[in-house]
Amino acid sequence: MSWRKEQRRAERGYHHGNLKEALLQAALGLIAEKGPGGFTFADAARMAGVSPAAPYRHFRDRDELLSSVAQRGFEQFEAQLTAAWDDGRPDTVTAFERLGKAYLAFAHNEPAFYSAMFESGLPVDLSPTLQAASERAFGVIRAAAERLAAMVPPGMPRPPAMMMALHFWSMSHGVASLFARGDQARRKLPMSAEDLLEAEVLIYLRGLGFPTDRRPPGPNDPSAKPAAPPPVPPAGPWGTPK
Amino acid sequence: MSWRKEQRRAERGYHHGNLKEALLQAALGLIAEKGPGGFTFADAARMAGVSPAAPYRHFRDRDELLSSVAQRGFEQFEAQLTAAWDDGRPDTVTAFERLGKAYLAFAHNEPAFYSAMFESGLPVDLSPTLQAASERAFGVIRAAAERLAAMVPPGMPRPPAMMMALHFWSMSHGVASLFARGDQARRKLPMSAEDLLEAEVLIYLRGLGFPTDRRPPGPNDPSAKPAAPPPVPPAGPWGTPK
DNA sequence: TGTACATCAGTGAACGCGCGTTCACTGATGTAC
DNA sequence: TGTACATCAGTGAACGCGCGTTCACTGATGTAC
Repeated sequence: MSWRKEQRRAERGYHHGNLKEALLQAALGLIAEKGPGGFTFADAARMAGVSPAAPYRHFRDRDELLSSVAQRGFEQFEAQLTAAWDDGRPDTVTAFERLGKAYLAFAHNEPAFYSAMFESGLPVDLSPTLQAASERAFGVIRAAAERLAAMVPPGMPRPPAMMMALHFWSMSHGVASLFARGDQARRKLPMSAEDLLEAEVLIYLRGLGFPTDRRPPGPNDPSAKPAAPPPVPPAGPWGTPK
Repeated sequence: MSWRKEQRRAERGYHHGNLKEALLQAALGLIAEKGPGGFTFADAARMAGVSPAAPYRHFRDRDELLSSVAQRGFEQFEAQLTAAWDDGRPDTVTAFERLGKAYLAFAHNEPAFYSAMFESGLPVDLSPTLQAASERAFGVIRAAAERLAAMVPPGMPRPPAMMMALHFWSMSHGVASLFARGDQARRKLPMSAEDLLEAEVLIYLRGLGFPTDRRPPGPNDPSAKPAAPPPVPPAGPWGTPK
């Protein structure tokens, strides 16, 4: 018991050097094990090989640690969404689909981050930096929707990009939370979560007038002449476009 | 302090009479206050005005109580969805929209149930009765999708009803979890969650070939001749219909 | 280059607390005859 | 209708435990001169 601690101490010296980081990692591991409600400050300290009083040098309390985990989660989430979006290459719809897959992949590969971010009960506006991180992640989706909105075939009603972004977010979030999460609470599905979401998004896009039986052609969206004529008159359920 | 307990005891006698029920209610209240991770067995006993050992007569442990709450949640959820669906009256699309609103209303009005059901980390297949309750609730959505699938305009690809049900579920769940929940974790929105979901569902339905600029006419779906011709060729992203 | 000192980051012992769980118990209720 | 008894549902005291938090402390590091 104690010799183990002594040894660890001997290895690293009196000062840990990187305790804040180590505590974040420890918390992440504990959340993965027991859920966001089930990890304790003391536990995190123990996992980092440090006395129970040490964390107080870096975090006011358990909540601040939890919210730091969530914040880092949003940062990584944003990075992965940005990479997946890849500025809309090779074409907007393809990149959009990739964005959805990235959402699911995050929920699957990082269940601890995911639950800290979305299911820990933390109010998003707890801290301004947390909120900002969350908004930057959403910003990636928002920007993608912006591009997509600009491509809505002429003659079709053009819903606000913000609304399209929210629609996409809720679809991805719904599928991820119910069927793609990387923990016990995942529900069984007669198909892959990726396929489910892809079909959902494609039907939705078709509802906006995009031809989606196959992807729009070649590189970078030649402002896509739609293959089929607009199916419905231009007054959408969201009211008249401004 | 103690006189209070004495008094309560005097009122109800030695036997509580309805302790199991009282504990469920207490747990529900505590979950609403502190989240599913934050309620304790002892706390529930205290709120029910009973000694800390009493709950063991009715629940093996904390988890069994939590899962009972979730189960009851699914039962009430099912009842409310069933009522909202109202067997597809006055027409399928209208009833479908009402179903979505009921989903959001439940998340908003019953945040404690909602988080016990979806965010407590309980595996759905923890107990067979829990799983069955969850499946009965989903069954309402499934049946509605079944009806909707039968109405897909001729000439349009007909996705499996199961998939449509899952799509609807994930949309509703996404919007509910992010924007309609009745607790602190709800995100702010530039519009109502109801409107957001309604628009989302309508665009989706249009993607399936439904005319949705206004509702299909008349009582009980006269097998709706669509106003507009099928917008896209009949091969959906879900493969060929069987 | 050396020294004194301030600051930083961690220690470890201690505390009060509430939790989950157990135990022998007891009051109330139901039932057989 | 009364009585004896079994069963049920709750008591309350006790336990060991781990948590969050505090405190005076100390070893390591950085810096002014």
